[in-house]
Amino acid sequence: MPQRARQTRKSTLRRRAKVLDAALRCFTRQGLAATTIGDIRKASKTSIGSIYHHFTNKEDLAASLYVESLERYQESLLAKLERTQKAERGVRIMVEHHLDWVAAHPDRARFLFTAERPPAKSAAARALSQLNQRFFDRLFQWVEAEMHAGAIRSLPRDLFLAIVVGPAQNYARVWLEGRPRSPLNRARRALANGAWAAVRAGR
Amino acid sequence: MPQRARQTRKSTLRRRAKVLDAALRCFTRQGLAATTIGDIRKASKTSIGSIYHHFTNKEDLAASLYVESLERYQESLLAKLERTQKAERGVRIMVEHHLDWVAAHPDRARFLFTAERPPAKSAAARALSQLNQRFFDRLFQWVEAEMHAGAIRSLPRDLFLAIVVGPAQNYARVWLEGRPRSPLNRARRALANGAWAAVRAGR
Amino acid sequence: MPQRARQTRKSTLRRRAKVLDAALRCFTRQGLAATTIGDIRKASKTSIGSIYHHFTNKEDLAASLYVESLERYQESLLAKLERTQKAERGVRIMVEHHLDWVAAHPDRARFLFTAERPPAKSAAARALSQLNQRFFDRLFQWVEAEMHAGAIRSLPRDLFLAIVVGPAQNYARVWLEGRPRSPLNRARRALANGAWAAVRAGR
Amino acid sequence: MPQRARQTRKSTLRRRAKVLDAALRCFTRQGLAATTIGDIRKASKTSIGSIYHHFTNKEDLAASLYVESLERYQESLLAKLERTQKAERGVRIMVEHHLDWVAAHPDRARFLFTAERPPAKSAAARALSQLNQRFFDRLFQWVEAEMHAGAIRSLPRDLFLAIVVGPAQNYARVWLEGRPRSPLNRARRALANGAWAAVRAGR
DNA sequence: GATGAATGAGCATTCATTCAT
DNA sequence: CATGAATGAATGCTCATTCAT
Repeated sequence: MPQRARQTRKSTLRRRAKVLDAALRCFTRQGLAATTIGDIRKASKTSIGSIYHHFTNKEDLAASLYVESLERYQESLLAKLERTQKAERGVRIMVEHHLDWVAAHPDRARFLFTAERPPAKSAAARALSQLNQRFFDRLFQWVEAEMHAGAIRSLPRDLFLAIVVGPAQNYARVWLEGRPRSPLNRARRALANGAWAAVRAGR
Repeated sequence: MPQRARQTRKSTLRRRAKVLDAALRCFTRQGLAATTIGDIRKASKTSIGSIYHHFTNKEDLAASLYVESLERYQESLLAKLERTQKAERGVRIMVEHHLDWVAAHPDRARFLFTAERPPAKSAAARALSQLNQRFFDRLFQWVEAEMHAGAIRSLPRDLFLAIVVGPAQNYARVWLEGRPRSPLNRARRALANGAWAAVRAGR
Repeated sequence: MPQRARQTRKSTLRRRAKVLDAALRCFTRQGLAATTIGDIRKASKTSIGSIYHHFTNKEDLAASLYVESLERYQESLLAKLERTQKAERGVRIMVEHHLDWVAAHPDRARFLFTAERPPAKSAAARALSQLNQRFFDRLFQWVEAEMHAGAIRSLPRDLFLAIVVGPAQNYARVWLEGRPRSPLNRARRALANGAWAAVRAGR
Repeated sequence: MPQRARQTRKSTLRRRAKVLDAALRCFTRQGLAATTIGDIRKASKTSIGSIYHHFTNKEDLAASLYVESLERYQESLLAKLERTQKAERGVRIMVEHHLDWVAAHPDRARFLFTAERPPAKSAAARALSQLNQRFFDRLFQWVEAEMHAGAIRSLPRDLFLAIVVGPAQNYARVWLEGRPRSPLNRARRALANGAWAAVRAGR
């Protein structure tokens, strides 16, 4: 019987994931607001009832997708970053990883860029806030160590992030819209150079 | 007769502008998708019919607001920029003007950041494309002159913009969402410094 | 001044006729219910205000067109019929004229076939009723003379009309819908033959 | 389980039929164009959503009613006709059945007479075309046998139908409009006589 | 857990009609 | 007489959500 329970749990997860995948595809094609539960039902080959069994409502579904996608981005960045000791390498990683991740997961990236943040005070907003909290803590543990060490210019957290990641975000957004862009490799180099020039300590 | 004609045109324009203003207020409060024509009617103190007399549909209304807002941003930047000869001053203007304009017109800025671009191939999309064309032409006439003069690092247009404006956009977006930020003056200085460090012709 | 008055009346009539013509074209293309005042405005190259100056409302416009068209049909039939003395010739004229008139004025015919009769008790309904009254009186003056003379089988008015004109109406309706039909000449002969066989007196 | 499935299907059909019945009542009272979905909802004691669950839109609903009604008329005629061997009896049946069916189902008849045919190329138009095809094939199998046997004058299909059914249609239309008519029995006799006189093989 | 019929509030949009100029 | 901006009631339809099976 545990056997059966495990199987059931597994298939439950599968169904849930199937719905989330289908939702992402729909959001990409038509936008969040324009996607109906009916669309997701078709795309996921499930039933309306089943979708509502796994998510309390459409908002919850979107929020789940948001949180899950953001988590994947954050985890993959931290994994790379925390393997590095050198300041310049770390800064470059932040830029390059942003571009690489967007290029590798354009749908998730578009969704993260586009989706309205879950409304304040919702359960999802709390989950999100907690997620971000942990992410920033770990990220700035690394960054601020380098600042203390004198390798990186001392800056408030928000300004540091704006300077390092802002350009990559700008590039990525436009790229996701399908407008013409410089090739990715050129961008990786130029934006990483810029970021490092902007935040490295000293004259 | 010309008197009358002028008055009529004028009041027509007034009505149109009244609707656009009301729409912006609604979009700010509730978001584009959540704003109904009924909301705009109430806020503009007109009638449904009158709104549809001036705009073919909700999408057209939103697109008009988008194009008009973008134009204001672009014009105000170019006006400042083209008054400057010095490379560093110009780059700093791009950053600072972004922050200042967003701070001065938070509703329009939020709308520009949030609204989905008008769907490709719509009349609005064409107007938009033309607008951007002219803007970039004028902007890069200034920028590329400085690049040729050896004051600014030679970079493709999109990467230059990403590096200079990306950080300000990142800061502004978060600020508009109401999340805590470093004070504006601190940001103006730090982001302008960063931009200049990143694009000035290297030693 | 009479000169001017006459001219004014004339141009008034022209405008009125222009609107009626445009309306007929619209009704043909899109059907009565689907035609809007705006459509008629475009097609007639006038203004909404002008249309409402000449007709009290949409219903009045349609009713005017109905009455006017019906009158043309009736007059043209009576003109031919009253020139004839012979029973068989007259019956054949009723059939043939129906087919010929529909073929010559397909739009008006379609409109007469399709339009809902003006609602009972409206002014238009009274005008219509009077028109029909006169038409039937004149028509059956001729018909009943032949019945009394023993050339045509004695029948109630409605049944006589049904027998003589019903087949032509059936043919015409289908023809107007664009469905395939026997050629007009074949139909003229066959339906006139049938009508005469059906109503001529005696075995 | 089959039990349950059958019940569900059954109640689904019931709901569908309930809506169609209510629609017919509304169309009779107010006309197709003037009937709103809200009217049908009230008359059928269902919900808007349920109506749209069973029919894609108002047009589809009307088309379904049209096709179903036409089918009933056609089936009932063929059932009577194919039981007969004699030419005259068959022709009289066509006339009399038309009058009887209209008298027995005035609402359906009015709807069939009044409704615009489903727009060409719609799914409904195809269903309709197929229905008519089968009907005419069976009908003229009977008719043309009599023509070959020399009992009925040889005529193209459309003209034969116009001659036989046209008068009954004319009578029925006027009767349905509520205008004064000769009594039904008188009409049955007279129109059947006329039809037979018009199509029986000549002396 | 899965299914899909049922619900009805809510919305964009249309359109006849009015009326000031 | 002509014009077209303004009005707002009315309507078809969508869609998230519920719930019986």
